[in-house]
Amino acid sequence: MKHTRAPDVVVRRLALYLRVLGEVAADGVDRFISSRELGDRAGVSPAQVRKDLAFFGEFGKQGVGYEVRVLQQELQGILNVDREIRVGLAGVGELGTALARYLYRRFHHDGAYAFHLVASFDVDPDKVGRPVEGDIMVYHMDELHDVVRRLGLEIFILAVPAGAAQAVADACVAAGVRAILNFAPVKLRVPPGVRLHISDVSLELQQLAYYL
Amino acid sequence: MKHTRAPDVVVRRLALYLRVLGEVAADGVDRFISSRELGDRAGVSPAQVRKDLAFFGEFGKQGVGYEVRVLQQELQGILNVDREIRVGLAGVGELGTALARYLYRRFHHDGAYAFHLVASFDVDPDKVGRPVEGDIMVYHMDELHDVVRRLGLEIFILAVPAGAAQAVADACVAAGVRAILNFAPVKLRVPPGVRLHISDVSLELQQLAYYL
DNA sequence: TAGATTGTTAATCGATTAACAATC
DNA sequence: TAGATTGTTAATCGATTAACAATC
Repeated sequence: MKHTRAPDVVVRRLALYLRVLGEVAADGVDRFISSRELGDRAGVSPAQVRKDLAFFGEFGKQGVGYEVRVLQQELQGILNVDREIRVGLAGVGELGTALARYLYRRFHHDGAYAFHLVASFDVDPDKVGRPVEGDIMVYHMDELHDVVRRLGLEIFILAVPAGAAQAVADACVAAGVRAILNFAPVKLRVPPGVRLHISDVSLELQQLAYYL
Repeated sequence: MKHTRAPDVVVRRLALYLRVLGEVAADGVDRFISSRELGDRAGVSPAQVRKDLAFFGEFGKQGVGYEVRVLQQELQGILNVDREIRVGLAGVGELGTALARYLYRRFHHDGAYAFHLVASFDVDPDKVGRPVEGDIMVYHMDELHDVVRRLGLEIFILAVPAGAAQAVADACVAAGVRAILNFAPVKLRVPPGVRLHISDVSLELQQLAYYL
């Protein structure tokens, strides 16, 4: 399907393009979009758009552009988001709860597609056994391995305290999780083959401070 | 002070180095760290570490490495985080509240240095006028311009609904804010000179899905 | 001194931009 | 057809890695 693995920057922009296409498609009317317009809306050059897409195939018509719906579906296929992806959440603190509610509201009505948060985990006995939101049950962290296997969780979101993050990540990896989004302010180590993204407010603020 | 503006990737890694140095310094004992150890801990090559630092000056001793405390202070100076930086938060929903509490707990006891969340903003009359956490008051969004000026807010965190984000960003920019961290799932437009970072869970999940 | 590690230059690698023939 | 825009190649730009003299 993919010949070579695409560079990370390309994958990031693909997700951006997909968002733009969603906005354009929401305007109604099937229509075409040029690499110029797509680029303008996504904040990249037209050449960059064409180059990125060319990495995966030919999706446009010369002189016309790209059919919005078609390109949308192609990109969804490439990014693997044309199916249900089951997501787990570790850490049902304030941030974890906020994330759970956000994800639930954003994706749960999208039917069989995209991201479904289906389980969350914590060590607090007061939280375990009751739903964090909707039908998203909170399991004890000890059950992580079993639940990952039983429910087929593929991506994990980590919203646990910094001190616990590495242990939880290790447990996820041991259970077969291959992608982790880490909100804890620590550098985690994962084996090759496991994809780790970070979302770290303090790190972002420090970077921003440089430009003041 | 800075000759040329450093590339974004370098700035990102600088923040990473700073975190590592903090961890090492917390171990106690003043000591030296080599580009190899710093690199290992930060997940980059030793050559990269030296190249990044060389961008700003000479901070090491041949045959020995870098004095942890010294390098820490140098990097804090370079990143501008050796002073109080006043942060505003727009949007006191679930995510906003979680972020406010996190920032308050993480930084408020750090005295005069680093990031201080000093004001938050919302349009909900039930939220306006009462603190979101500690002494962080919630102001009405209409007061944003005045409060930014009065309290000297430099960085803004946006945790408002997608539909409101661009208007709030515009208001921040008009008030003189020069750095924004956006949590809303929309592409924002800001004028040159204003630095915009995004933290977007859906976008991250879509990228992660590619690697499944 | 001997060993280690920096700062820096040169070589490599990869990503972005420019340009244009192909073609809808 | 004439105009527009793609897909792709070549040129440019920038970032990473390798290597090593300088030196603590």
